[in-house]
Amino acid sequence: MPTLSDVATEAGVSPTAVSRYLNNRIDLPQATRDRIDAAIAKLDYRPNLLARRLSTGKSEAIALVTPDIANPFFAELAAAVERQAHASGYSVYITSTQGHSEAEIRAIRRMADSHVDGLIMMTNRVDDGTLATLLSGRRNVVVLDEDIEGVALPRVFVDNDGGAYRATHHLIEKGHRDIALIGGPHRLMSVNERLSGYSRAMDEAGLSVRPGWVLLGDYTRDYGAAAASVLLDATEPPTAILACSDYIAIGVMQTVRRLGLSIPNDISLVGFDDMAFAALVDPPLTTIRQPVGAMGELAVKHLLSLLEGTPPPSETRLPVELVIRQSVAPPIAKS
Amino acid sequence: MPTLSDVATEAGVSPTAVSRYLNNRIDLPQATRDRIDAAIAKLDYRPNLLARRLSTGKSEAIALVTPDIANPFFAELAAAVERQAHASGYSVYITSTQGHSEAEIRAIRRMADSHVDGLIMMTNRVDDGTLATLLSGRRNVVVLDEDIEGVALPRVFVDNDGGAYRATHHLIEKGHRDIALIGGPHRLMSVNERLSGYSRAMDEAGLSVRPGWVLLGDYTRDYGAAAASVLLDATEPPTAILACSDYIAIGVMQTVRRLGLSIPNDISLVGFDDMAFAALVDPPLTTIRQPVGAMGELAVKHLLSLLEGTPPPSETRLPVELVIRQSVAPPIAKS
DNA sequence: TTGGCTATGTAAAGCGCTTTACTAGCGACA
DNA sequence: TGTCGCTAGTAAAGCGCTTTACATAGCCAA
Repeated sequence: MPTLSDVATEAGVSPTAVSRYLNNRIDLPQATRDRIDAAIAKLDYRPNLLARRLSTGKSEAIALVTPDIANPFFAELAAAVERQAHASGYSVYITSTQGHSEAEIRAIRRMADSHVDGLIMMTNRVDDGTLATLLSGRRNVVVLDEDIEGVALPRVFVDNDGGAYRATHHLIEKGHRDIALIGGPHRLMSVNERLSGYSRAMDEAGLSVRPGWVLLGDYTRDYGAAAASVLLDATEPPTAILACSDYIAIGVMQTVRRLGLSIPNDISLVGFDDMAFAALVDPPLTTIRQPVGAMGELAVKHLLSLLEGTPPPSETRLPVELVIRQSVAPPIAKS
Repeated sequence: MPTLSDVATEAGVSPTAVSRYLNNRIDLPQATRDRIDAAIAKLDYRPNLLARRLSTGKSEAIALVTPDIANPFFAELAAAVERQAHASGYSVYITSTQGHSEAEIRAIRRMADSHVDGLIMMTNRVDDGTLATLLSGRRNVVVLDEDIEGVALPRVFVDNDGGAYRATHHLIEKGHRDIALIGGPHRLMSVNERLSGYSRAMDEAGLSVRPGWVLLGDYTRDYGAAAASVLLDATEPPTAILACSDYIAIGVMQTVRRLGLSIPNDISLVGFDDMAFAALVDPPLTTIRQPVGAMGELAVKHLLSLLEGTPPPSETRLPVELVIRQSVAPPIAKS
């Protein structure tokens, strides 16, 4: 690999001149510029980014920490982040932690080790304080999608409360009064907020939230299936379920099918996320759409302005949208 | 950030000693070791990887170039690669190219610029020779999933031919004789091979492949929908369709529904890939499962042995599997 | 003729680490 | 007593780049 010095020798100037020329830090006469350009072309020189980074301390790259890249929601988010970052001339390194705390820590460490200029952090766990202490005080991190409590970093979230409110309201409008909620992990911000939106809608309609009808566990298909079993095996099952993620909704569908029931005739179902498959399942799922593209874009924009020293808003809430498909119908009249 | 020298000063030894100690290149008496360890702990020292890389030329990291991280197939592959690489102590940097040639080139350049030790390369395009020349001669690249022609690198593929053969055979067994194929881009390796498996199965059964029943375009839902329209609007439509990807199959389903027909009653359908949603659609899709986990693992293993100087097999074919669900039934008897 | 200014560069240090020599001191052995 | 070999290190160069501070030549004005 040719180095800067090789180019300098070839062009008959000093390495300094070449370096400064390449970084637009010097005005050279046309003749010299031509000689340098020719030398670069001849040797097929490309600067060693490692060396440049070591020297400047900047990397023109950001890291994206995601809990599970195989999850379409995070995968789409990652794609959006890449798009936006590239548009701004930054590279993105994606890391997938599988929700393991040590993997998250390792990723943060790597960033701190000046690999990258900044970090977009996503997690799907309730932090026990480890992440918070590791991240506190950093001026180059943006938190996306799910909160890390107790840390003063710019955050980009969606309107979880409003989404759940709208979903619940939609069910109520259709005539449902017996509405259950299946959510993700207890104490996770998105879960709390979706639960509160649900409760608010119920309250406003004068409906009571039955304790046994709020099931909190995991944002997974398996948990959705299990929770639906509990709900539907009861003597007085709900007529509608608000699933706090499309994964959960899929699990619910499985159970409903297993019990020989049908959606939306026997039970109505609303999801959350609008993952790509939501439109493809049977029946197509009515769900709350998260603006994945905008989330990714905004996270990058905020991170970059953070890096430039202009603090972005400390918290941004993106609106969600109710996408009506075919998993909701009026309840069967009670016998 | 504390440096190696800081640690050395603190411990009362030379930087050399600390460096060699940290890299197990020296035997020190317990007392010295303790002093160094204490200094490291006290200063919360962590080595600057950038500097180490610059110095050693090694990075303990590999890159994964994927066409589209938002595609569940590639996302799962990426997850598998990460898992295996981490198990071997390597970091993974994922880049998503969106099928753009320049993005692929940029990614390769970045790797070549000694960012990472090696590269797992995936593409979804037919290379025009650019990638081939860029990659030729490299001893640290493995090609995964789809071929890049004219370049002598270790390759990890699945048995595309066998998969299509088995899918077609399954349809024939069920009584179908009028079987169409909808495939991805013309000239792409996987497409060629799947087409050949299909043709072979048809031949062996004494069935003819009608030219108008082989539609090659894109591995997308839109193309699947469009191709299905062409097929089903004809006066003599096929009774079964082999879709060369699950995305295509989804498109076919859309069209079938739009025409007021039903799967598998009016038309049978087999997909390819077994993406996560294949089991969730209506009806659950019979498809060919690709061993995504094994593909990712093997690619990493081969890359690492390449890096160690032991050349892996030049080409590995992984077996695929027919997953029978509910999108295939015997054809309706012709009137 | 001198002084100063501009144009056109260059020398050298430094980023934080690794690695290849090399050495001081000590005990043992012939 | 000399020297061999071992222990416990160290000095210094180098990875490829950036950057600060300085240098030289030419030219013009006073």
